[in-house]
Amino acid sequence: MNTAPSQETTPSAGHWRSYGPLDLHPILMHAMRAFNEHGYHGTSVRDIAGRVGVTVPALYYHYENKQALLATLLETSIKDVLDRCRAAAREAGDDPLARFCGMVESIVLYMAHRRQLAFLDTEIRSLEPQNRARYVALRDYLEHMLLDTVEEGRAQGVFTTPIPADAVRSVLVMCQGVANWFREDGPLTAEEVAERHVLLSLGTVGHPAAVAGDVVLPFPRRTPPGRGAASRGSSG
Amino acid sequence: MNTAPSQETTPSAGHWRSYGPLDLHPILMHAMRAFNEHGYHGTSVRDIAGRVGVTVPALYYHYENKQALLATLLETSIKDVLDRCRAAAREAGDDPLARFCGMVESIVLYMAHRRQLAFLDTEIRSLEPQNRARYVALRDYLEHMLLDTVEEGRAQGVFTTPIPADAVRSVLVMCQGVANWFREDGPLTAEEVAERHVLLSLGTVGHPAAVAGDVVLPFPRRTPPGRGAASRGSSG
DNA sequence: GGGGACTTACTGAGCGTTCGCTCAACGTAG
DNA sequence: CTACGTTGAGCGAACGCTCAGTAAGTCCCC
Repeated sequence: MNTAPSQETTPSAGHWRSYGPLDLHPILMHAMRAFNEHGYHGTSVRDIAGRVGVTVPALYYHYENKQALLATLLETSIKDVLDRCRAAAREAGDDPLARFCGMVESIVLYMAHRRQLAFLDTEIRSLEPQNRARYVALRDYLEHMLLDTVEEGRAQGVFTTPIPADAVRSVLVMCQGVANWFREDGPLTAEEVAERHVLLSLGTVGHPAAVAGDVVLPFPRRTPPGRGAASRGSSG
Repeated sequence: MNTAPSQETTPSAGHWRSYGPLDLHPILMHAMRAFNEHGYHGTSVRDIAGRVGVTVPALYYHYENKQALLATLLETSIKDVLDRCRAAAREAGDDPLARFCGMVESIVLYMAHRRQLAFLDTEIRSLEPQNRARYVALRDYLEHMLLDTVEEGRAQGVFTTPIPADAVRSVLVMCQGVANWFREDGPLTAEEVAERHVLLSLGTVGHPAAVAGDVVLPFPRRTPPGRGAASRGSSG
């Protein structure tokens, strides 16, 4: 019944760091904004239609119902972050430290660059059971990917946390948290936030160099490490 | 118009670790549960009234409107966690490490023991501006308390993180996250979760002993540190 | 290349239901 | 007799969703 929703251009080999403008079907775009402002139940179908500039039935022509809008948005989002995280892990190769850093960086970059999509994570409660199950399965898969990496690093002695599962959950929670407070016009760029969260995450999983204060990120940086906001530009 | 909402028994000197059964006005109790299940906008006044076992006007006799229910719940919650955190900090004295550990422990204990109240934090968006402003101010105050402690610890060389503000935000996010996944009948007690999060938080702020793997918590523990679930009992 | 068949994208009107909230009236305890 | 706590009935508005209908485009057959 529905036309296929326009998909995020999937990041192929090595492009998990690059973000263009968000390309969503106008209906999804405005639904996302409305859900962000008022939540799923706080948003009326009429409101979304009004934002798009069409009538209510036009929405129902493209999407089965209000629930399908949320489900499509959330699934698009989790699949994108999962693809990017997998790409980052692949690029990092076998070294658990590099892989951990790459995965955390990719997740935080997503949370910052796709804040409005990532923020919808708070609306899983409003998903009908089967939609929620599919979403949660994908999120669990991401968690397992990261946990495998941390446990491998622990076996190699590069991470010292005695509670890797708790550490990974905490790391993911604090990455997801970025979507709650990050602002494009804030003092830090997405890339700076990602770099900082790599450092914080390393501390959480117990990587000695992170605590010694002289960690060297084992992957190329986009910008020099100067922590100020001097390098900010509205064009980038 | 309203009767005073029944307040949580405030934890006076040294009792910030003790939690009795949650004592709330029945209307608030059922509103809390409904908001947890369906969110603020997803919950109808009729649903709350039905759970309480009264009619709709009876609700409006006790509380001005639906918004007042949420605002009261959230304010009760943040004030309780703030009181307990302050008590923990006071009890810990001047040592930044002990104070940090106590504050994190108190916050996590709250998130676990008062999960349903703490979970409502996701509903701040549904607060009217002035209610939200009051809530956010209290939350910011908590963050500043923790940040002051971390910065003092940094000055003394006990915490090594170069980004204390980011570290504190991350710590609070991961503490708050406990309310999202903790279950009373899960594998860990609230006390065990708190202990683990103290350890994780120490890593996040860069406390060397936490990463070396031989941290000693500078405050008395309730239970032996055995990490298994052997000591669990459904009675408490 | 003209014309019927079909598809796409959309509209105005309105269905039945539920929403937050209110009012006048009532029993009961002190 | 009064104040408290509650009730049945119901207000106007908004809710998600659906219907029949239509303009415009695409397709293929002859």
